[in-house]
Amino acid sequence: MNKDSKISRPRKRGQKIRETHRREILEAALKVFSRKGYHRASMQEIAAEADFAVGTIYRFFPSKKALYEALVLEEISRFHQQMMLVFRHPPDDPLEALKAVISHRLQLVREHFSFIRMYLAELWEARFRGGFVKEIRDYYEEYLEALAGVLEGFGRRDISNRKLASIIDGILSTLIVEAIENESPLPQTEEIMEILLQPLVWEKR
Amino acid sequence: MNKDSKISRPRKRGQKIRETHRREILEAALKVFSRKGYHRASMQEIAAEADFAVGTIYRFFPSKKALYEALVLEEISRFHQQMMLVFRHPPDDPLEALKAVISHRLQLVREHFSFIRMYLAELWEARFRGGFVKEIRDYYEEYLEALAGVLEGFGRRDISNRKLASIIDGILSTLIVEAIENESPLPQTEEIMEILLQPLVWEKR
Amino acid sequence: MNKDSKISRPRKRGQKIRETHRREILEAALKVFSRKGYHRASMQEIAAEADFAVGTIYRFFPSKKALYEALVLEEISRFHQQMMLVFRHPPDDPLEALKAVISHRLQLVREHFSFIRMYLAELWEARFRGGFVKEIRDYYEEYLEALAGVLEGFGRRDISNRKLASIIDGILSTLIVEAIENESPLPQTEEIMEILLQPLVWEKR
Amino acid sequence: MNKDSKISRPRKRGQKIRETHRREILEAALKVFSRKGYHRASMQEIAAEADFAVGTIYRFFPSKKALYEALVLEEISRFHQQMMLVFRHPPDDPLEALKAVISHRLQLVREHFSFIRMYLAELWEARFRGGFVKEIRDYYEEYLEALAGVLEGFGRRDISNRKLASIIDGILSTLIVEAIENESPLPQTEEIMEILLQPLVWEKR
DNA sequence: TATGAATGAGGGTTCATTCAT
DNA sequence: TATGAATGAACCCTCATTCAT
Repeated sequence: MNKDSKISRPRKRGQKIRETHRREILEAALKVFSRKGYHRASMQEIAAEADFAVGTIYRFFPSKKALYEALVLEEISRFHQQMMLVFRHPPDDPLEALKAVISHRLQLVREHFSFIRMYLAELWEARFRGGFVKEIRDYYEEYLEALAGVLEGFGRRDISNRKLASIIDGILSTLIVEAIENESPLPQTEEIMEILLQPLVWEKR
Repeated sequence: MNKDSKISRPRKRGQKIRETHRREILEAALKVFSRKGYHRASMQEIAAEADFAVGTIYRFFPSKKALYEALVLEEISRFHQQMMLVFRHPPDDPLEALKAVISHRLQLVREHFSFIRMYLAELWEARFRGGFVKEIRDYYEEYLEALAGVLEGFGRRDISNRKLASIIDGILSTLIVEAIENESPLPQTEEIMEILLQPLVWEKR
Repeated sequence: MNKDSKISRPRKRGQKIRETHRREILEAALKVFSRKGYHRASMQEIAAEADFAVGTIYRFFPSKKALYEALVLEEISRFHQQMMLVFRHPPDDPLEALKAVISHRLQLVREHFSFIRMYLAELWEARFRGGFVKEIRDYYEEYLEALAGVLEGFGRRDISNRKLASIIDGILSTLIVEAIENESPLPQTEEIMEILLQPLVWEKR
Repeated sequence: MNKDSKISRPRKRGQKIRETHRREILEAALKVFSRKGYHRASMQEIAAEADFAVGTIYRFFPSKKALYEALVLEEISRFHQQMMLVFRHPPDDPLEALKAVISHRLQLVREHFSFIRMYLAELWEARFRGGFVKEIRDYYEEYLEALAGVLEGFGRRDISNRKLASIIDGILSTLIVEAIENESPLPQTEEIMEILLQPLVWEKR
C-alpha cells in the first residue's frame, strides 16, 4: 500500500546497488554462456559464478531465456554504440574513412571477443528461428546505413551504396569468422583494403 | 550380380525397406530439427513426425546426437558431391567457369533449402563445441581448392588463388545468408559477377 | 481348422525337434545369465547366443522370467537327481557313507560350476523375496532327509539327525562359497571330514 | 565448541536438517530396496516413500547406485562397529568369550533385521559383479581376525585359528540364514555352543 | 513354425523455477 | 531483499514383448 512512501531516499541507493548486482550477474552469465553454450549452461553455475543464490538471479531476470536475451541485447547494444562512434567525425577522404571503419570494427571485435564467440555459437539459432532479433537487425541496419554514407564518397552509381555496404561488411565478417574458427589472428586493415581496392576477377584480354 | 540370387532376394528386400525407413526418419528429423533446433527437438517428436515409435529410431541410430550427425553429414556429403560436378568440365574461359560455379551453387542452395536453413542455425554451436566437423571442413576445403583451380585462369599473382577463392565464396555466402534471413529471393548470378568484376572501392582521383 | 489332422506322425518328430530347440535355448540362457546376471541379460542376447530369433524363444517360454525359472528349476532338478544317486547304495560304515556324500557333492559342484555361480548371484533375491522357491526347497529338504538317514548311523541322540544334516551341509556350503568367492580351489573331502570329526572348541580343563 | 559460534549456528542448523533428510531418504531406500530388490526399485518409488521429490534425492546421492552403496556401506559399517565392541573386554575363559561373541552377533542380527534381509537378497550379485565390496570384506576380515584371537584361547594347533573362525562363523551364518528364510526365530546361543562343543560325527567304535 | 522389426511403457537423471525462511 | 533446498516435468534411452510376414 504505502510501501513506497518511506523509502524514497534509500530507493536511490537501492537502485544503485541493484544496478551493480545486475551487472555482476550479466558478467557471470557471459562467462558461463561463453564457456558452455546456452543449453549446457545452468542457472546454478551462473549463480555460483556471480556469487549469488539462484533465487537472487530470478529477482533480476524472470527466466533463463530472459537473462540470455538481456545479455545479448546489452552486449550488442554496447558494441553498437561503440561502433557508431567511428561515424561521428569521418575523414574527408572516403578511402581513409572506410579504413577507419574497418580498423575500428576489428578493434571492437578484439575487445568483445568472448561475447562474439558466444554470439556466433548460439545466436544463429535465434537468427533463423526468429527470436529477439528485431533490435539486433535494427542496429545492424543502422550500421550499414552509416557505412553506406561513407561509401557515398566514392560516387559509385551502378550499385546502391547500401548493397555495397552489405557486401563489404560481408567480406569483413567472412574474414573475421574464418580467423576465429581457425584460431588464427584477425586480419589486418591493410590486407582487407587491398582486397577491396581491385576487382577480384576480370575478363581476360 | 545374381551371384547368390536365391538367398539374397529376401535380404535385399529387407535392406530396401530398412533404407526407406531410415530415410523417413532422417526426413522427419530434418523437419523437427529445423522447427525446434537440436536441443529443443525431442526424440518423441521426431518419432511422431516419422510415424514410428521412439524405440524404432534407436534401431537405426544409436543416439540423438548420432541421428543429428548422420543427418547433417549425409546431407552435406550429397550437397558436396553435387557441387563438385561443376568442376568436371569447366569452360575454358575462366570467367565463364566462375559463372558456372556460382550459378551451380545457387541452384544447389535452392534445392537443399530446408536443410541449409537448419544447418546454418546450428552450425556455430557445432563448430565451437567440436564434433563431426572435420569431414565438413574437408569437403569445404576440397571445394575451395577446386574453386582456386578455376581462379588460376585469371593468373593473378598478388594474392593466392586459395585466399581469393575463400573471399569470393565468402561474398557468395554472405549474400545467400542475407537472403535466407530476410526471406528474400536468392541473388542472381549476374548480379554477383558484376560485383566481382570491379573494385568495390577506389582511390579518388 | 483341420490343421492337426495330417501331421499326426510328423508331430512326434516335431516333438523331438522341439525338445532339442528347447534345450538349445536353455543352454544359451544359462551362458548369458551367468555372464550378465538376470537383469543385465537381454532376450536379444540370449536369442543370438541360441541362434534363434527372439520371437522363437517366446514360442517356448512365455516370458523372460519364465525362461529364467525354467532354467533354474531344470538345472537344480538335474543337480538334485544326480545328487540323490549317492544315497542309492550307501556304504555300511556311516563315516564312509558321509565321505561319499561330501565327495559326490563337491564333484557335482565342479560339474555344474557355471550354473552355481549364476545361482548364487541371482537366486538369493528370489529366495528372500519369495519366488519359485518351493520346488527348490522341496529338493533341498529331500536331500537333507537323505543325509539325515546317513547320519543315523552314528546313533547320536542329543540332536536330531535332520538338524545335524543341516549343520553339516551348512559347513560344506560355507566352504564352497568361500572358495568360489576367493576363486580358490574347492576344498578336499578329507579336509572337511577332519573338521567334522572333532569338536570345534572345548572346555578348558 | 563455540569457536565460530556466530556464523556456525545457522550453518549447523542447515547441516542438521540435511542430515535428517539424508537419513529419511536412506530409510525409505531401505524399505523399497527390501520390498523390491535393487533393480525393481525405482527412484520414483523411493522418493514417494521418503515423501520427497525425485530431484531431492539427487541432491543427496548422485545416482541410484550411489544411494544403494551408501545405504549398504553405512549400515554395514554401523553393524561392524557395534560388533567389534564385544572384543573390547573379552572374558578370560575362551568358552565364555566365544559365547559372548555369538550372543552379541545374534543380538545385532536381531537389531538390524530388515537391513540384513535386504542385504542377503542382493549380496551375491554385488559380490560377483564387483563394486563396493572391498570395504565390506575388510570389515569381515577384521571381525574374523578378532574371532580368531578369541579362539586362540583354546590352543588348538592342527588348524589355523583363522580357518576355525571362518568355519564357526559359517555355521552361525548358516543357522541365521536358515532362520530368516524359514521365518522361524533365530537360534539360541546355547544351542549353537552345544553344536560346537562336540564332534559332529565320529568313527564308530 | 520361425522370424525380427516395431513397439512404447518405464527407467534414471537433469535443471529451470518456486517459495518458506 | 536474499537465500538455496525442494520440486517435478521432461528428457534420452532400453528392452521385454508382440505380430505381420
